[in-house]
Amino acid sequence: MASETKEQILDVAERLFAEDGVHGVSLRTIIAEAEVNLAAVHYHFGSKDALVEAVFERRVGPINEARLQWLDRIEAASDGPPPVDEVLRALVTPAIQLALDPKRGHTFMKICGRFYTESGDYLRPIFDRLFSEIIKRFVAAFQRACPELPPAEVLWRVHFSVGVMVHTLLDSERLGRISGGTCDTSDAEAVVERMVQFSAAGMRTPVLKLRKRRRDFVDEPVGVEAGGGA
Amino acid sequence: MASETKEQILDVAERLFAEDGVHGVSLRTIIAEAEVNLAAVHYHFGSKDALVEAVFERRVGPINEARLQWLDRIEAASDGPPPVDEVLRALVTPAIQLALDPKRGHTFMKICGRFYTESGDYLRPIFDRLFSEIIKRFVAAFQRACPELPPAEVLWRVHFSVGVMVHTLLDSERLGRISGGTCDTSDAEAVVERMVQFSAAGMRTPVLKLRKRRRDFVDEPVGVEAGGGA
DNA sequence: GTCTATAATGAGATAGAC
DNA sequence: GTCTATCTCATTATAGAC
Repeated sequence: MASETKEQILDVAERLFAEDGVHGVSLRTIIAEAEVNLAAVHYHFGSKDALVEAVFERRVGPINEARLQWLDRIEAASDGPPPVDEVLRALVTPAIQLALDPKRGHTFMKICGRFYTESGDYLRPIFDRLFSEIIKRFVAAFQRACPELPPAEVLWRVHFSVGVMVHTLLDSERLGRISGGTCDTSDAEAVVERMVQFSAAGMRTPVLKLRKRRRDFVDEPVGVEAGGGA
Repeated sequence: MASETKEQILDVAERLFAEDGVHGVSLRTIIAEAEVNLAAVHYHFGSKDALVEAVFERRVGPINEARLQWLDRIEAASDGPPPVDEVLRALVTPAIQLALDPKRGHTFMKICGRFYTESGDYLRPIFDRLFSEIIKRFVAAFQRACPELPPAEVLWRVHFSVGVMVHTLLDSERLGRISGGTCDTSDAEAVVERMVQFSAAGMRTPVLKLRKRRRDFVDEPVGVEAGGGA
């Protein structure tokens, strides 16, 4: 089904998109590294947009399927509401899991993060198609896992947890750099556990009343003129 | 110091970069909306890259200054190590604060998030210049605020907290959409408090031993072939 | 400082031979 | 399915008049 060159294009495109973003990579850069012809891209995919979609869908499709299966397993295994850390694992692990494969390295991590952060523009319809089911299912699961929280609060915290995940997918190599190597970003399972413990603690924390409006908050808003110019 | 057209260019460029990313916006789109001449961009900034840098620096400079001042205040106010939630507020609030200004709306939020997530490529040197001081100071503050944690663990959790912040900056409007309006993303102070409470709980949670390697983790890695094709 | 005009390049897409 | 050659268009950047 999948021709040699088609896979080659997908592999190279994925890697380059991960590095520089979708807009930052031209088809010509891709074909040069993939050592295929420019026309082959249009033959196999039709357009650059369709290639982008194919690149994302190749990864996100299986990952989201695995997430749903994992969630099914959790919900089948427990009578009452599932533990929040288990729901988090179902969400996070399939995405991190691929990184265990040393051949693929961190590439797919970054492409997932890119996909998420760049989906504001023309990628949004694709995103909605690929993720609407996931969002619905997991939001419901988190609502059940956190019955003591108001629904809107759960949404906020899921949002934060997704932020933890996306940022880790997208930008862990910066952490490796900053830490001078003391943070091991290559052990995906350990990464998952750290993320899950962090986010689970956030999900479980009781809702605190907002403090009265702080003086220092509105005191002196940051202005354009405050800093050094260009 | 700042001419009319120069400011106009910066304002429009910021808004468009926030929407579609740096690579997704051309100078022509900018000058069309800003109603200025193309040559004006090169006259005032020299190149598109320099414009990008100017756009980011105009916001990030003052924000990072405010962060450092806030951190100074906290550290001066407490004898021992500063409370971790206070350090988080110092990090998060100046970035969210600008969004209180109804005129600027959420634009600057997104530009900050864009800057962070897109800094993998040619923006990295700019990023390093603007953020190295911030990173150093805040990492040290968090280390002091969490003396019971190993230094590497603190770095991981700071990384996660930054993920919460960046994702909230970049993508809160998606939350508004998904929640059907029940999550109010316009009250910046409330947003900050939610973020701080979530991240502070994550920062404070004790380090758990990693569980023995889970069967379901390595059982069946997600493959390329598992999902539907393009 | 601002503008017109244009240079120089690179982009995505396509036609048509093989 | 693959390739060469080319089209068409948009891009950044610059030269030079005002």
